Amino acid sequence: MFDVLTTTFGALADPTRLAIVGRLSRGDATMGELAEPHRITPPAMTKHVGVLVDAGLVSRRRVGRTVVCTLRPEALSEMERWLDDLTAYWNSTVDRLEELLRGDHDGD
Amino acid sequence: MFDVLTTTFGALADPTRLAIVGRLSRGDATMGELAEPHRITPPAMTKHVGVLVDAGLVSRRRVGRTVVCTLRPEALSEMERWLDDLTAYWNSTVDRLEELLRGDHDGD
DNA sequence: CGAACATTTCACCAGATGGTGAAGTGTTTG
DNA sequence: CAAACACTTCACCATCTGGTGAAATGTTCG
Repeated sequence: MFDVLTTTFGALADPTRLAIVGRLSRGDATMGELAEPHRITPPAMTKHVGVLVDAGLVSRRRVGRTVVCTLRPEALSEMERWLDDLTAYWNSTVDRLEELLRGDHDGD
Repeated sequence: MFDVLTTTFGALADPTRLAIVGRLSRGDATMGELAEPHRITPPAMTKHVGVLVDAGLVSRRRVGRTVVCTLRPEALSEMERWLDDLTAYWNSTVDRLEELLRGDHDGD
């Protein structure tokens, strides 16, 4: 039921991958460029980007002998919708509570 | 640097915990009430809620012989800010691209 | 073609995570 | 006080995860 959502959250639950997404939001980058700011070996970077690709957050394409990564922020829409639903419910509850307090408050 | 963010994402990267948060957004609940819809033992539920508490998403308090959990959606604000920043950058990039295409397109 | 380069695949390891049953803690209640 | 209840803590296990070095793959270039 929450499958796609947990995959997205899982993909973002790592500082290296969060940094990758941040970097890609400023423009495409090759594996090498993505790895450069992190003390990490090529295989580790391949794995991290693989997780992001599996989550639908990033796409990869070969360009010459490099591999260029692109952000696909559409994959975040499910997450945004979930957040909106959650906070919507929350806000309506807060409103209801305030109403209640106006009508019947007995200090703290 | 992304410490709080990765903790939040990590806490939400599990279907059981996502369901707990969903349930709590509709109102407080005891451990037993939270466990009821999931085929899960009490110790497992204690662990899951512990993860959410550590991430600041939930607070726990003893009430009689039960433990009542409350959602603390303020803990999601960092995440919302990150999402907004990301999509803001993305949207501005899309705008710039569209401008570029208007001025200098050479088909595909 | 062969060397250099960019990345991936493979085999492996240490530690985190999600789960369990059994025993312990704190709280009503007969 | 003892039994029942609602959880938590503990010890443990299987699996997942992030990391590595070594070897393989695909691509450009002399």
